[in-house]
Amino acid sequence: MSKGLDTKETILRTACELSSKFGFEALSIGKLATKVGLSKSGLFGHFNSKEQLQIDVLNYTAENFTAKVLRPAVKKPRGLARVDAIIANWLEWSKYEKGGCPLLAAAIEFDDRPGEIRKVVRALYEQQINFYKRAFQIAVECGELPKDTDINQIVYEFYSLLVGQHIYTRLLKDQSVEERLLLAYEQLKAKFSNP
Amino acid sequence: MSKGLDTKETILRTACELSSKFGFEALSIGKLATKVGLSKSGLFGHFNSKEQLQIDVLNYTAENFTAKVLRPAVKKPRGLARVDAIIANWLEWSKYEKGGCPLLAAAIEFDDRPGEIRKVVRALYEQQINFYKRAFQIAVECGELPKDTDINQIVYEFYSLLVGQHIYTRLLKDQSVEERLLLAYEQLKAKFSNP
DNA sequence: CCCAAAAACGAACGTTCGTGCTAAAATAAG
DNA sequence: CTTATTTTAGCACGAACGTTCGTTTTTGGG
Repeated sequence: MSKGLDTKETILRTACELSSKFGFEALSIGKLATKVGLSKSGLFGHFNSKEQLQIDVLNYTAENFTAKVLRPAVKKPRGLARVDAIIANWLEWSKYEKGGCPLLAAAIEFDDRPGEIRKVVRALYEQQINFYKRAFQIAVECGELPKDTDINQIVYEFYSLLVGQHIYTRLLKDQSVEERLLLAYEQLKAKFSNP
Repeated sequence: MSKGLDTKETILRTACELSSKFGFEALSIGKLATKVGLSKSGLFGHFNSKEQLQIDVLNYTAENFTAKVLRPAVKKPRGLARVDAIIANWLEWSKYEKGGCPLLAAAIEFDDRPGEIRKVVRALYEQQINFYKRAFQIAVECGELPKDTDINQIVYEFYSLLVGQHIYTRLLKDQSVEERLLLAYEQLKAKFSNP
């Protein structure tokens, strides 16, 4: 019973590395099996379908993201300090991740293809956005943001800065955008504090 | 001579539709040939390699984007009016495009894979960013933005808003983000006008 | 230690992939 | 109308794909 879960863990970890590096779509059972050191059929037995493997990889990715970026922020005191922590964790995560974010890749690849995968990606994304919404809502409740703050607006702008930084860094190899994100985030807070 | 270019045009147009809908990676010669009404080898003869087809598709996509979003903006008077036009054209383009942006998909999929495709994607992206930089620079020269405006900063924030809106709309089917983009853009201009 | 259950294997399945040929058809030029 | 040149089709290839199968190895509880 335990051996199976261990190898499944190894498979998913490796799958995340591979799909980070070569894209979510490029993940194939054969390549993955070789990398893990299993036979194709041996690996296949853990999922019984390619789609299930993909879904598991997405959930594993999201769990990893939550554990490294979102959850640690909750340990900070209520208010904007938590959002600050999200930014800091995001930059740390974005830095030491080898490849791009598989969740973002899947989001863009599957955004128009109906199916189970799209539903999973969408749910995970809404979960992430909702986390940001709650974080800003708490800041409002703490009195660090005005009571009439447009949460949807600030979260849209907040998330845009994050994903923008991600693309800039990944594709254009522009490292200075980290400071630009921090500057823009400070000004974002200021803008919503004094509307 | 002319027949060949005509069918090549048809092939590329169809390829853009397909890769918009099913992802840039999912574009295969077989599927494309069936859709166009050619044989695999007949279509293949136009490109002589999959990579060349992909490159041609990317350039065709970028050309289409430039023609619909960027170039029309140049017809507007110099200054922020042009940036306003870019936003308007972007929203129009983003609305009536069936699928997501193949260039963005390719950017995220290939951001860590060396090769010719990555170089093309990167070049096209830098071209796009540079267009935005020039547009804002002109606004500075017109006196509509302060002389010491940090062009890189404003372009980063500007582009982030665009790509954020794209993802919100595509994946979360959140149409209201169009107004959020417009609001954020107005405030972006105000912020950089009165620093 | 034994034995049932779990896990991994190796081989093969039918498809599809990208890529070569050669031959036929369609087109353009003289 | 003929001829030279594109353009397309047909066929085949080796490889990789996801999947199924039956068999073998490994594992963990009694």
